[in-house]
Amino acid sequence: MIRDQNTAEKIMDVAQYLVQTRGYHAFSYRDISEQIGIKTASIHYYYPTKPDLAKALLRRIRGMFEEALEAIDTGGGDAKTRLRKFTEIFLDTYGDDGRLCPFCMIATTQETIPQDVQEEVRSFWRKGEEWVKHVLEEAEELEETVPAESRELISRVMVSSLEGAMVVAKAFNDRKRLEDTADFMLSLVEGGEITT
Amino acid sequence: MIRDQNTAEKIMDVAQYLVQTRGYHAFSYRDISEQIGIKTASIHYYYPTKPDLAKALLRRIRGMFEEALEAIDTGGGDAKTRLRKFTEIFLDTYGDDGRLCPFCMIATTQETIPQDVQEEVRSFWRKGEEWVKHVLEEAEELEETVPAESRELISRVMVSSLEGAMVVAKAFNDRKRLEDTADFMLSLVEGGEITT
DNA sequence: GTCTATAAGATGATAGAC
DNA sequence: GTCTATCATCTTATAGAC
Repeated sequence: MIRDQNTAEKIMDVAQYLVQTRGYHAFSYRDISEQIGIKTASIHYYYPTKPDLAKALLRRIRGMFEEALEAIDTGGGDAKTRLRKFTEIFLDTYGDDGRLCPFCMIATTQETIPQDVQEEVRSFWRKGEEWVKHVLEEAEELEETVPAESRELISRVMVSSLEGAMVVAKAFNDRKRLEDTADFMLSLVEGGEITT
Repeated sequence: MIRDQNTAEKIMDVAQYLVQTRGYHAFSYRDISEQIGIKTASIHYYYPTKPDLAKALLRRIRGMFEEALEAIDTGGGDAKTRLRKFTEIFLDTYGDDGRLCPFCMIATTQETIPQDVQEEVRSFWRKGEEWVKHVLEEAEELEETVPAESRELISRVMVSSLEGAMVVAKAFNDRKRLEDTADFMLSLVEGGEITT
């Protein structure tokens, strides 16, 4: 993890943390400037407007997300293992200090931000859902437990339930709630029987 | 639905809509004042501070929520029917215009608001989870499909997955995503087999 | 109860010097 | 690239008249 190479990335790191813990409208350029020791004008040099900053932020995270998914694919393993690694991305995001999903944070306030930023959110979730669906499709061992008609729905529920679980876990300051939800969703695919 | 009787309620109605569609930090006393034709000072007369307004808002909704649960209990019906009505509370909240859950909205930005407001959020979710768990416990017909050890977990997943589904549905402007998630969660209890 | 007036501070953003 | 200086606006909130 090499970080803080340049100012632009420092800004994004701090902004990302603030988005995840406070939300888009609950942090300011001033908050960022104080934390990294520069003036707000300097932040505007890199990110002229706040939506610019948000968009760059989401793009970066989405890129890291897609890299993580590729790494899972490259790493091999059965569907069970790969899906577990998928849920671990959300657990890692949550971390020890209850960082929520940046896309979820932006989505809750989407009516207040430009279209292109909203599109970043949809792209993220589309990618996650598609990836899960493909894993379900490719896994021969799941043919009986997860019927073809249910795969898209399951992939959607898996993603959105993780998002919801993060928010609730945060409210209760209880990471285990997120872990339990992840385990439950995995159990549906692994051992359970989907009849819908 | 008799509404807008007094100013205090008018304020809460507008504030609730704004919280649900924009988020706590993305609306101001000014927004409210413009929509109902009074000055911001008048709002402060009823709700001295913004957290006061948020707390009153959440208390009211939580009260309505608990009344809705009681109405379901009074109405009778089997577990399947009652749980379906439970999910319909979330669907009704979402409505036609993508209103998110006020508690979810506050939870995402909880680090920026006072403890007593945060507690309102937890109380809401605790109540919902407890209610679902009791329905699962009381339903003899579910004894085999939902083992006792899974009931608490299922009730938690049911609530948090609905919360997450609302956010994602909003991002895609697709109410059906929420409906599908509700159906899926119900199918787990109704016909599926929980093995966790 | 609702208003006017006002305060003190924060906000995103820009111009221009260095 | 980073700074100082400044802007116009918005924000929550209060005091006091009506």
